Amino acid sequence: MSVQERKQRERAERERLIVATARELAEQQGWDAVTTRRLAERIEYSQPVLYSHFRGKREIIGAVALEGAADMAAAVRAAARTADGPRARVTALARAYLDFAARNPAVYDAMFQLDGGLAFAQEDTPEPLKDAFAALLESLGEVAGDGVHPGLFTEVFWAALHGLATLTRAGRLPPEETERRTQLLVDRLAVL
Amino acid sequence: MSVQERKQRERAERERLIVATARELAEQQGWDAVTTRRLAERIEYSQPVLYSHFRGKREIIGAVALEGAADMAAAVRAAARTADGPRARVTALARAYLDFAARNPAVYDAMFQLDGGLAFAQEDTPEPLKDAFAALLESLGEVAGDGVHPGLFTEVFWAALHGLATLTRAGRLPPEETERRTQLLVDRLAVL
DNA sequence: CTCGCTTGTCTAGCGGTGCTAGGATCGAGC
DNA sequence: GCTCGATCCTAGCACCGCTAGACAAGCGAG
Repeated sequence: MSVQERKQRERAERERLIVATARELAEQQGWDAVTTRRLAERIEYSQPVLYSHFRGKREIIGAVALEGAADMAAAVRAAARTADGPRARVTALARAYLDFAARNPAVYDAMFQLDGGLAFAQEDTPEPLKDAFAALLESLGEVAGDGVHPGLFTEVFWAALHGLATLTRAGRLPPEETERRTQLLVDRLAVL
Repeated sequence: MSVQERKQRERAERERLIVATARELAEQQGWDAVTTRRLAERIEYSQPVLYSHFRGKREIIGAVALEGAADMAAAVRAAARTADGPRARVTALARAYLDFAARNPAVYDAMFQLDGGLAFAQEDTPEPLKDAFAALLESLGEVAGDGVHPGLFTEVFWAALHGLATLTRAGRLPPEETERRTQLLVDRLAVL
């Protein structure tokens, strides 16, 4: 059995390599540059090898998105942990979210902009996505206000953050004012 | 001169045909289906004709986006006009915005999701885009609240709407609750 | 230790993409 | 009626995602 185990380990290792390389390449040169040929060359295997791990390019994007969701959940929780009180927590969360999107644009695209073939807000939603939402809910739920469903409030707050993140990164909103916009959002939406 | 004028007219007419066909095709089958070959076939010309009007596919997307921006500005203004009082106006505006995004997904993508090579929030931003933002500002500026810059407030409100629109359409948010989310957003963000 | 077979990988290629060079055609102006 | 320039199309380039089929490596059985 040891031989098979080793092979399985190597296979899993190579799969991680593919995802990490795709993420790196996308972050360096944008997702347009992530072609199956270039990706195969970087991992020093031929193209068809990719298809023995993933059904297609879409699934590779999906894998990067899941990895990114886990990272984002961790970043948001870490930020919330360092803050005292609901208001500071929400502010820290918002900053962490926007910061993550700004620093990892390709990963953020994989999560929300591109088609990674992932299901959302459904039963078969992958665990990392549900957990990322849960990370938001933990801090945002406590400022939803009376009579407002915490989940619904989190959705709205999240949507606002998502809008700010994408519009800023697309050059639709000048980035200098990000902090003021964040403050306004927290001041108005959160019930403190 | 009459001959040249006729030719110019026909050329302009054909350009409109290209943009309208691209929009129609995108709305029917998604932007992935809008290839230069299919587009050329639909307008009953050969591919290179497209390139005598536009620098490339990106510019065609940009043209659809500009057309969409004008439509959206009109839709938003029309909705705001029918409502009495600031609060009703803002609610109507929000509904009209989300409705436009839901009813014209391909156009909305051209405006905000895809790369149409358009500049935003800059001097050389095309007029229709500036005007669409102005249409939002007209109704939203009056509920910004004291001491809050109307432009900044509009940016935040717009970002929230954009987030709701994209996340909903991408299946990230269940569409049944759209109205409740809209209400929450208006209640909290607008100062009435 | 050798042989056969499974497993894994690669080469080569398909149909499609955006885009363009260069030749054919057509019609305006003399 | 002829010339010549504007206009358009045919053909093709390099690249894309994806896959069939040839080939080699390494395992287990005899």
